[in-house]
Amino acid sequence: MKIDPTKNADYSAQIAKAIRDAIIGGQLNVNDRLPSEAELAEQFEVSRPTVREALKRLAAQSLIRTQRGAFGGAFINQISYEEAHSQQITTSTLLLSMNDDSFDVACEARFALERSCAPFAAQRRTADQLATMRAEIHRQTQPGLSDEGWCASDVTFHRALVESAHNVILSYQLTGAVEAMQPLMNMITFTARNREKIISLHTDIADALEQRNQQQIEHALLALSDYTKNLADNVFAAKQKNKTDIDNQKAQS
Amino acid sequence: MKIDPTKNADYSAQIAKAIRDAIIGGQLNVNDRLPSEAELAEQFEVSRPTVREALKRLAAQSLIRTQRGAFGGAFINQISYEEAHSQQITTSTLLLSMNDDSFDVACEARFALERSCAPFAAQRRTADQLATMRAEIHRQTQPGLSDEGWCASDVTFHRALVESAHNVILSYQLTGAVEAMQPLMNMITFTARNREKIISLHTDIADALEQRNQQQIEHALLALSDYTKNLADNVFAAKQKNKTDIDNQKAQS
DNA sequence: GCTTTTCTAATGTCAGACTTTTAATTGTCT
DNA sequence: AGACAATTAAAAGTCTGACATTAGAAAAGC
Repeated sequence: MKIDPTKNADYSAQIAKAIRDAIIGGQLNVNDRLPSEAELAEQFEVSRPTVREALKRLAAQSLIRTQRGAFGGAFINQISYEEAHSQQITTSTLLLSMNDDSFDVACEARFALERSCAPFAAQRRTADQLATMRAEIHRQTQPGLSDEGWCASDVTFHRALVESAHNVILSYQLTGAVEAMQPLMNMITFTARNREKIISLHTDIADALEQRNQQQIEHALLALSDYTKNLADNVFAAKQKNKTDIDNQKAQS
Repeated sequence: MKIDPTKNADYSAQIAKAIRDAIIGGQLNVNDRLPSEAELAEQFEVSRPTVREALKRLAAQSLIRTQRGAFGGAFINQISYEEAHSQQITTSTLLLSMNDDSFDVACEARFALERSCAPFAAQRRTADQLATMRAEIHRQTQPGLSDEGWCASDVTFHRALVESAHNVILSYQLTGAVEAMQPLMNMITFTARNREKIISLHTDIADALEQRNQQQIEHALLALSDYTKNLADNVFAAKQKNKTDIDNQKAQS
């Protein structure tokens, strides 16, 4: 590492890449200390601000952490699931809000991913997780519950289902789906949805989980997926009609 | 936005967070131009290098892109699936290599996720994707194929399976699983694996896909998962035995 | 032996200058 | 008038050198 062929562009990006590759490639290990900024500047033959920009890039990806003071410096960070989660949620949220994929695609993906938890959830769910889900269902029956409260409860419910698979990697991968897509879906469908219908579907899921019946869980998730898709179709159709009406009015005037 | 309560630490991180929140919150939209570095420095009452560090953090997450020259500046970037993919692969790879989760957990998650593609792959796979998978199976039968070549072929095979679900969001979510976990698994199991056995399991998957039989796809994936887990168990057992032998030798001398 | 002080190496921040890039504008020629 | 060339200005990219702040280590004091 350390060599930096003087390409055309952006030293700080090149330096960041060189260090990133060294981390991924295993030349640098967790908790290793990088040379000080001054030393790096000398090695790469650039100024300290340039090195600092490179280090900030790496810090933004949680690849390094920095510590001030004597014997401080930049250290290779052990990425925790928590950090990875929050990064994934950010990326997923932006990806969904910036790319206008059809709602159907997102919905389909979201429930397909959740379905992948079913076999393990059926085997391993604890009484605690089931209780969480029942509690959230109960909260959802409260008439005074705000839309925000409903959405939060919905997320908690699905999170409990995912967690009941007891597989940290699966939980990590599903975080994007549950925490990013679920609020988006709620935002789109909240005008049209029927809380009772959803509560009944949630109850089906909880019942199936209680009986440790994998197929029934998958079936209930599919039903929830279909209902959500349907809901969205209606919302979009209504929007379309509204738009057409306005266009017609304009044409008349 | 723009207000930055003079907390204790790290202006550049605070500024990056403020801008990031504004993007996620929708105050800033795709292709909007941020004020110039000098203006931002004035607004936040910090120096330009500090602003630059903040912007580099955002650039590292692909939230902004910068352009030099007159009428250049920093623009809100539309995150593409490609960028999101590569970020996810980096994070997943590091997460797996730094956190010593049991192989079983990773393996289970990886195949569970792939299984979630099965229903859509069965419905929507194209002749092209099937042909890709057959071609990779054929490549895998070549006796001269190196371990790296095998691994690459393996990834291509599974990628084709995922793509055949024709759901971009699912593809994105699965990228981490296939591109990060698969090589890791190959690295661990390559000493013990039996290529013929895996080829036969790959053939089962391709056959099931050809017949558009969802259950058979899921069944074949499960078999592959079980075989891989078994393989890993043997490798770890052998390692353990080896270690014990060495310890015994040491004890004798 | 324990606490307190001092030292020091590192990051964090700043100011100001210079270089390079790039698009818009202006000017000139046909 | 239109096409091409020169000029200009705005902005990022980079550098130098300085000062502020922090926190661990070593030394001093009890």
